[in-house]
Amino acid sequence: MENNEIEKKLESKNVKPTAMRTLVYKTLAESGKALSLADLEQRFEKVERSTIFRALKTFEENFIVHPVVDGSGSVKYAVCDDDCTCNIHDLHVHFYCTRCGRTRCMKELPIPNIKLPEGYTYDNAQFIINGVCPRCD
Amino acid sequence: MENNEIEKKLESKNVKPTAMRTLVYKTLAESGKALSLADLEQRFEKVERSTIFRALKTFEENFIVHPVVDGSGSVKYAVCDDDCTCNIHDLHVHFYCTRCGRTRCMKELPIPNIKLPEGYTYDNAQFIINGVCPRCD
DNA sequence: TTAACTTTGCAATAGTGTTGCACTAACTTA
DNA sequence: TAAGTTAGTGCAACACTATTGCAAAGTTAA
Ligand SMILES: [Mn+2]
Ligand SMILES: [Mn+2]
Ligand SMILES: [Zn+2]
Ligand SMILES: [Zn+2]
Repeated sequence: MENNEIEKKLESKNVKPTAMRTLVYKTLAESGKALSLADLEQRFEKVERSTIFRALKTFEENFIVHPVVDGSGSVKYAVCDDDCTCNIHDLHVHFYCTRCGRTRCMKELPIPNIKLPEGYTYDNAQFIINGVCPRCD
Repeated sequence: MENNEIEKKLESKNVKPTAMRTLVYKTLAESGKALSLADLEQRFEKVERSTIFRALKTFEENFIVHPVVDGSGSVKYAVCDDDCTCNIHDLHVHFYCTRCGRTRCMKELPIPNIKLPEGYTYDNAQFIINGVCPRCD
């Protein structure tokens, strides 16, 4: 993914595309999976953890990435689709491979509709499937 | 729940019912919701964190409790049904209230069946719904 | 060029989860 | 029962994740 493409993308979400942010976004997008703060940190030794952390938070607030809580012990982040607003209709299943630890967006699998008991309302959900991915099989 | 009931229960799962374990189990069962290590720790000042931790691990290994990763930052634990073996058929949805932080088993809502793409196999899942509970509404 | 604002780096801190080790309680068996 | 063995507990230390205050550096606008 081209840098100026990324810059346009970030700007379209009202986030100023600094060098660090562009780098973080690019890494996430190209990895094709969800990455944790630690994952990102070790992909570029140079950059400060807190800088990456704040980039991720900014992205999250602006629907540029979404967090995935896969039970691995650290929250991971994956890039959102262009039109995502991280509401209940944009949510999808995530797959966590217990062998390799990779976490993947299953965008083809939207989170099924759930009818909750009276009195409950919801606006978000996480559906994580744990198993073995084709790579590790 | 009576202590000797709990003791029988633990024994039936091949766990020796020590005083600490009985206390931890009782607390979980009576709370009616999922509790974290920290939650338990503060309910009885006296008992060591590591003791509770190890009780929970023992319970988990023996299908006495199941972990719930609700995104709150700490793993919570809830008591299993008698016949639970924590396999895919015993799994159910959990509800996390973003107001009060309570996490509840929705045993009436089994995790829906998901058809994964070719090559993926799974044996576990977590389905967490985030919203507002009747109490907080 | 100065002033105002934003981003980054660094260091410190809180919180969760986990383990080694020594002590004690419980159980086993001669 | 007494000695030997195993299991459980408490304490302290530690690893790792997440988060923040603050000062330095960079950016923008007047
Ligand atoms: Mn995703
Ligand atoms: Mn449950
Ligand atoms: Zn894998
Ligand atoms: Zn609530």
